[in-house]
Amino acid sequence: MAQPSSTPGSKQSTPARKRAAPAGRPSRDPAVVRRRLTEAATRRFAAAGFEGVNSNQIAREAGVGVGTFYNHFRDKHEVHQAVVLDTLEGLQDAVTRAAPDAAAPVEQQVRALVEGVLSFAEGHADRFRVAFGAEAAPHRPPRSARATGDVAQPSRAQVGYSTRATERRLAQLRDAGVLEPTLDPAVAARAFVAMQNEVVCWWLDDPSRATREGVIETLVKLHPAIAAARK
Amino acid sequence: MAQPSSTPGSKQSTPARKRAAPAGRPSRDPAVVRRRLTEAATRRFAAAGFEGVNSNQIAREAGVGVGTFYNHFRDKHEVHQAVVLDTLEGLQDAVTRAAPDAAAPVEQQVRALVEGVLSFAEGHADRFRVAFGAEAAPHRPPRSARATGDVAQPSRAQVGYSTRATERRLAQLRDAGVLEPTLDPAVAARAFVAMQNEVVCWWLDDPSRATREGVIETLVKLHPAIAAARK
Amino acid sequence: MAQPSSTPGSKQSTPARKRAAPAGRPSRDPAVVRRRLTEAATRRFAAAGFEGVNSNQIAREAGVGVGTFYNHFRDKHEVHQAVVLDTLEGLQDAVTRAAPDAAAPVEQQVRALVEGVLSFAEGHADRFRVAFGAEAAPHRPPRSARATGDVAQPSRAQVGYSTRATERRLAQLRDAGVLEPTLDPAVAARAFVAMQNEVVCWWLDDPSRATREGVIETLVKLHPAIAAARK
Amino acid sequence: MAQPSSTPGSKQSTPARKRAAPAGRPSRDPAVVRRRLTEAATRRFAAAGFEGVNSNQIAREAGVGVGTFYNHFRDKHEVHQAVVLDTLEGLQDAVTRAAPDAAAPVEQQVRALVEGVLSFAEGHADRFRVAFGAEAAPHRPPRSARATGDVAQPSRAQVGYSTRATERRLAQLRDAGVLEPTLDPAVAARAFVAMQNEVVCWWLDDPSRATREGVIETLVKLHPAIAAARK
DNA sequence: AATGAATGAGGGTTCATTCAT
DNA sequence: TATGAATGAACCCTCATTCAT
Repeated sequence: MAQPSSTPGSKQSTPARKRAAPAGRPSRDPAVVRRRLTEAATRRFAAAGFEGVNSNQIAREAGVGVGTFYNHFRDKHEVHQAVVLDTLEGLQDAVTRAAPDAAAPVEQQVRALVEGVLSFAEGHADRFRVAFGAEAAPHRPPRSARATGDVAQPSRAQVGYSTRATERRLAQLRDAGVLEPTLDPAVAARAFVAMQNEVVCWWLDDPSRATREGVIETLVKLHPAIAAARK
Repeated sequence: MAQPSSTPGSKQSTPARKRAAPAGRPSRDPAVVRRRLTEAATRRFAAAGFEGVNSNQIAREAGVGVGTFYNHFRDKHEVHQAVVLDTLEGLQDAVTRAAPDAAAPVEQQVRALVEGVLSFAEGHADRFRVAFGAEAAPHRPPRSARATGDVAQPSRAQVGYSTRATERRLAQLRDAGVLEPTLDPAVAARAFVAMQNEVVCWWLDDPSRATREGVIETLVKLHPAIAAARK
Repeated sequence: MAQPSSTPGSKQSTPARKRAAPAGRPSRDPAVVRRRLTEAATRRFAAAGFEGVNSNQIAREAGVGVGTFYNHFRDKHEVHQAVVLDTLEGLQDAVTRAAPDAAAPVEQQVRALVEGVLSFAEGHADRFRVAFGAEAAPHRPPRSARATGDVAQPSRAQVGYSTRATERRLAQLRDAGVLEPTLDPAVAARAFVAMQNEVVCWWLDDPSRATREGVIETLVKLHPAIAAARK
Repeated sequence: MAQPSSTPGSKQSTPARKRAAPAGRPSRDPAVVRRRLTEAATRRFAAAGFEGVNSNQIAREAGVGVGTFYNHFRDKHEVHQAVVLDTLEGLQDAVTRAAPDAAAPVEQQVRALVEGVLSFAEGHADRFRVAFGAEAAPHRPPRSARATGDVAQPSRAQVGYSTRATERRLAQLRDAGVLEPTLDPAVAARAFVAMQNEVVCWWLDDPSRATREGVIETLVKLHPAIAAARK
């Protein structure tokens, strides 16, 4: 939600019938306020991590009162979840859109994937950091929520999910005899997702660390489907 | 899960002249107390993450008073640092000892490295988790320390350190024409360290997820020196 | 705990070995601090009711920091419980001590009981108010505690308990044919306890409302064992 | 549990000219909205006590917006007052209607009174609980109101009011030489009202605790006019 | 050196009430 | 008049750290 541009005419086009806020701040449109909160949270979480941020800061950064924050999210965990979920979804879309013909050579598919992820990350650096950065650690939900057990799985689990697809694809390739049979798809998938997330976050933090192409080429070369291809 | 006997003549060798107190508990030897604190901290950090633990818990788990904790460490960050540093050191030792002749074929060297890391992790699961697990996130030092800027760099930087050696080795190999020239050593090193840490932590959490050999084989195959070897 | 004198040489006699606090405030003796907190809480609860008081106020009134309050009690409910329980216990003692020979005529026993309760209430007005006043309403325990269900029964239940003895005694008397058979012991017991508590609290609030004797005489006359005695 | 039909021509008779809105919900009639709010508040207060309920809940339960709540009542205390006052009034009516000829024997009058109160309570359990239950505690008016002193007396005072009549009647009887002269009418009145309220609430909470007749018989026997009648 | 009670800033969350629509 | 989003003071409680013993 933080970085605009990429997704074209999204929500900011408050339909004429909604009376664009009178140029001033308080915007009566709940969706707008919620977006402002999510964006503020994204920025703060990206900068300071879940524990390094408090609800007052988020509210202040969003330009609203604390109470308003709690009108939109049950608690701090919920915003975090929202950011992570949004990001996962956005990433999924980006990757899907970037995917070439399924019949294309494997390397081309892998490169498209990596390129897709990187592009998304460039356009949504903060969201990417929140979802996949070092701070995307499992958070202890508040005692109350913990008791009722109704908090969604923490971000790591979500990451695990995106691992699944990779794992399946690798298993197919291995079974098709294209990959080294000693490669464990589950391990390899986990490995790739971890390296990709880490490398991308690291590079975003200081893009002078490597060229964009270097990042892509290297990740492609290390992708199990390429790295462990049978010679 | 604390530090067993693998690292030989380390601290546990309480010099004979300072025999543990009669019944065993109150141990007057500062080094022993410190070790007990470090171990307690390791267990707690591994289980609950930096933010999920408080100094009283650590002290209680170590069987000493809170005050004693602060006699041995300036603050909570310091114990954490100590655990991380110890682990890095131990890991370095383990890897060094496991390394074969420098003239051995690359794959053998890589396998020895991976095997060395995995063995260390198995013997020091909690320490490994603290140093490399998801919770090993950068911690916000307390406001006071932040102001004076005199807290050591957070764990991530330490991880970066262990990346350095890998990076240099890869650069050599690439310059020697053994690796694909498009591979960026810095990126590749980062990628490998990330995948290795993540995979090992993930596997330690539930060893039924893969066989030991599967983990090793797969990491070896994905190591840049193997994966990006020129065909 | 508020009103001294009655219980003779109780806790305030800090044994010489404990080093009487250096005349100053901070008293290192936990029992003393806890007593100060309980007393402060008693005063505040008596004056403003459970919901009308906050932990900071209690701590301030006790002359300690908030943290100290929470070092001694898990939460606000716990102090309240402590006050109520202490009071019930004290009342029980007082009544027991005041009870005449079991062979004495019923009226004498009843009078001794009422007189005992009233004396206790006079000596411990605030505690009595907290335990039996209008504010002694069931309090919603904090969400966390509610989940784990480990909060003791709220004061009302405690009141119910003291009702039990009365009920048993009335049942005996009725079965012995001394009381009107249409009298329901459970109802009567409940009724008597309620009237006694209410009347005493009301009278304590403004002793000019009735003479001490008037209160006692009237309560005795209305006690089921007297009021419903068979003519 | 809200107010059913027992009290005849009261408010529910929305004048024909103001028919409830077509489908039934949004009702434009202020009196209807207010009634819905009062009823909702009654249910919530009865269930959770004054402090256990918040204005949003009342509004939601009434099916209106929070704003509407504040259009009808100055604040939360005002609805509570309204419920209590309504109840007192209704109870007064009920009792008056049930009262037999003033020349009837005292016991018959007392029984009619008790029976009247009990019947009213059965028909308006929630209102009775709100007005007389344990939760009917004095509420701390909001700071602002407290300063200006313009909030009506809390419920207890109201209860005191209904005590007045009893007190006068008892004084008459005593002066007429029918009652023991040592009985203090003020104390006795207070005692009776308290016991009656408590017993009725207790019985309503679980009617299996006693038979309806048992409750009535016992309360009658314990009424000062009977209990303290001169033999 | 060891102890553990004391401390209070800070954080998460609630809720009575307001006010623009 | 009805609405419900917005507000922020207030409250409960935690925990890193200190310090008297």
